[in-house]
Amino acid sequence: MEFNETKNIFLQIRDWVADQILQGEIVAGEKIPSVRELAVDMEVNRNTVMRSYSLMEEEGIIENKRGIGFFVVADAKRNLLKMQKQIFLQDELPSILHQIEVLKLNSEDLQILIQTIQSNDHAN
Amino acid sequence: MEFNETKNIFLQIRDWVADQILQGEIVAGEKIPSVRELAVDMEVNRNTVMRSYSLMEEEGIIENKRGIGFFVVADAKRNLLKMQKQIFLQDELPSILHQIEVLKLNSEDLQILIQTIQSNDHAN
DNA sequence: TATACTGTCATAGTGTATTATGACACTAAT
DNA sequence: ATTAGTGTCATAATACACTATGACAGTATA
Repeated sequence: MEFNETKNIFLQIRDWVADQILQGEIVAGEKIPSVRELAVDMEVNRNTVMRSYSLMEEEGIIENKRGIGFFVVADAKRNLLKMQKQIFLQDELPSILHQIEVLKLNSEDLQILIQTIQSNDHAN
Repeated sequence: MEFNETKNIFLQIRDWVADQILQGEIVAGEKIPSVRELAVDMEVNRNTVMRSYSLMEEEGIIENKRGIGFFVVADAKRNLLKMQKQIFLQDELPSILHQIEVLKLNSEDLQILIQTIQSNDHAN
């Protein structure tokens, strides 16, 4: 996997798994890749994946079954949506707004952004 | 100063100075705070500020006068605008779009964002 | 029972951001 | 000439993310 240099790897792995859940590619109750398997896939150390999974376990989106592996919690998707939404609106959005103001980005520059938002208006 | 835990301090200091220039609070030709002074102000080590300034010197937005200090380059603002715009549109926007899609954020959730963009349409 | 999976823990090593200090050369002002 | 302010370089220490391995207990399956 291609990792961003500015963000910790174990956080990016968490984000990747969270994305899989939000996009419905991993369903509630389903088993996620084993620590060792994902480590090989992502060319990363076991301990790093372990750290991501431990974090997600604390967040209550996956749970462990001894000797078997990690599984997606029942309402993981709903909880994730709520968590991520709040993080985005409270922590990330202010910085985005600030940049748009300072760089004087207009509707033309951000055409795609506006389109993306509007396409969510008509999607239930 | 309050630093974000997820981003390197020397990069946040660079961003802060760049912001001052973009907002016109530091003008071309003007002297910026000395390495030692800013270090005390921000409660950070000299070397960390030095690293930020070295980076900005490489980026061509400030220049050094021996024994005196660092000064804002003539067309620093124009260059910064171009640089930051490109970074935002190419590196940050894709991730923002992805989150909006996954979290299904609509015009209501992002009301402030749309207003901010539109207020830039009428500003020359 | 043996084998091959699971997660987990412990230990050690590497790289890098940050801090803490000291020393030096250059410039401006008294 | 002295003093105080600039940047700059070198060194050492700390903290932490990541890697590399080995070992162990629980589980499933042949």
